[in-house]
Amino acid sequence: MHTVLIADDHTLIRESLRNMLEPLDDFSIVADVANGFDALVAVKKWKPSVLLLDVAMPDATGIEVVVDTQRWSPQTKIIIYTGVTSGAPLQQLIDSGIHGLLFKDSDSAHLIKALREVTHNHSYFDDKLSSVLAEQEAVGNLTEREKQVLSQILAGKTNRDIALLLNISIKTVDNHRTRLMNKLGAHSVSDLLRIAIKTGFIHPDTL
Amino acid sequence: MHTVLIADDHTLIRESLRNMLEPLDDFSIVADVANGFDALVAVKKWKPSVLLLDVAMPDATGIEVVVDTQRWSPQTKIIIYTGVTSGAPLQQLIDSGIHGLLFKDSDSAHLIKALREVTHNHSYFDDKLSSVLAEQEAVGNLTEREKQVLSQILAGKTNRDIALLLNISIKTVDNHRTRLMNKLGAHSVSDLLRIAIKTGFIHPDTL
DNA sequence: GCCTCCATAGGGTATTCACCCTAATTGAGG
DNA sequence: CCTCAATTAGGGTGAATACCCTATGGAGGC
Repeated sequence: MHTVLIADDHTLIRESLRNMLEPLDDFSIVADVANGFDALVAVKKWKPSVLLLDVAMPDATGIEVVVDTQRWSPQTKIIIYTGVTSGAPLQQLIDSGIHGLLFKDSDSAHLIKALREVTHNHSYFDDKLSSVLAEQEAVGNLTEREKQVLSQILAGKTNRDIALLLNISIKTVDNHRTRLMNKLGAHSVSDLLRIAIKTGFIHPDTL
Repeated sequence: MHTVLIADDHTLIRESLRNMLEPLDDFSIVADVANGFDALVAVKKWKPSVLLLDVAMPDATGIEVVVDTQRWSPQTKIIIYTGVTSGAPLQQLIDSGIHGLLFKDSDSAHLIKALREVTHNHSYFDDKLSSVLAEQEAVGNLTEREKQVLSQILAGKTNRDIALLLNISIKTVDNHRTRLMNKLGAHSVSDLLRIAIKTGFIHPDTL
């Protein structure tokens, strides 16, 4: 029998996670908490087999909870459960040595599979993660100039606009544009925007 | 002396709202709550001059809290405080007769101005609201076919792709494209994406 | 010194897009 | 029956973009 601690600041999600896991014979939920501070208290108290952790929570960030959990309860397997698909913060979490990662749009089957994998000392990472991190890396490989041009393309500027803004020739902008689209594997402005949002290059709210 | 009730599920935001308002001589915070249910209980108990309300909360949606507040405490002025800029839900809130609306990226000066305006029986709506609602209306005026074409453009398809998909000629797609861009006042795919996200036509996470 | 990467700029061509126009068909509503 | 909006399709033009290529100057690494 494995023990599970749920940490998510959304009551609705905590409840649906409970509903998913309670029918299972091999897992038992010891507690659910709504913020990072309570999560750490509960980890120290229960030392659960698995910590199901939302990254975005009040009082303590995901990475802080992960580090302290590893210190106080090293046997606890940590599964990150996130709605954010921005690459930058994800890379940090993965480097910190978590055991699994799920995106919030995955179904209960994937969640249960993740739980069983980590309790058997395997890791479980969402299939989408590799593509997110690949795109994250690709954006990181853009040169400064290419990033500047990308920003302007996303802002709806034409090559001529960008050339005037940066005081370079239209053909130079065209070259930067071609190279950055190759690097990102994009074939349209829509592709660029999708990648830019997924990787956290730009934030949807600032559009 | 006016009384203020704060309702927001994020502890951090509640605290920062408190910090903003406590130095003011003409306002006093009677309570802050973290969900819609507690908000209604507090409204009935305190009958505050102003309700500062986040739309996205557990247990009761913003519109429910607004309607019940108007029933149980009609003298209470309601200021909506939202991070969501999607037009559809906003229109419903405005129609329900709230007194003010702020987006979460506005600063404390605007918040204080909104409080003073509504307590003097004026209304206060964020400047961005009009553009959001205008774009919302524009998207609503698109025909079904135009919406289909818009979706495909946003997905990165070319006119040729869309023509094949919908079994119509490229010129027809071109016509739909031209008309929808006119209706939305867009001049680039980036403009389309920005409007589509702002109006809730597509959700950033599904990109 | 040599080599690589970056930014710069241009040639050339094919495709795509933006924006103007007309026009036939269809279906819903007055 | 007539009208209007929507959908369909096309003509035509100019701009913008995608993708191929070469080439030069400078900065940094070895």
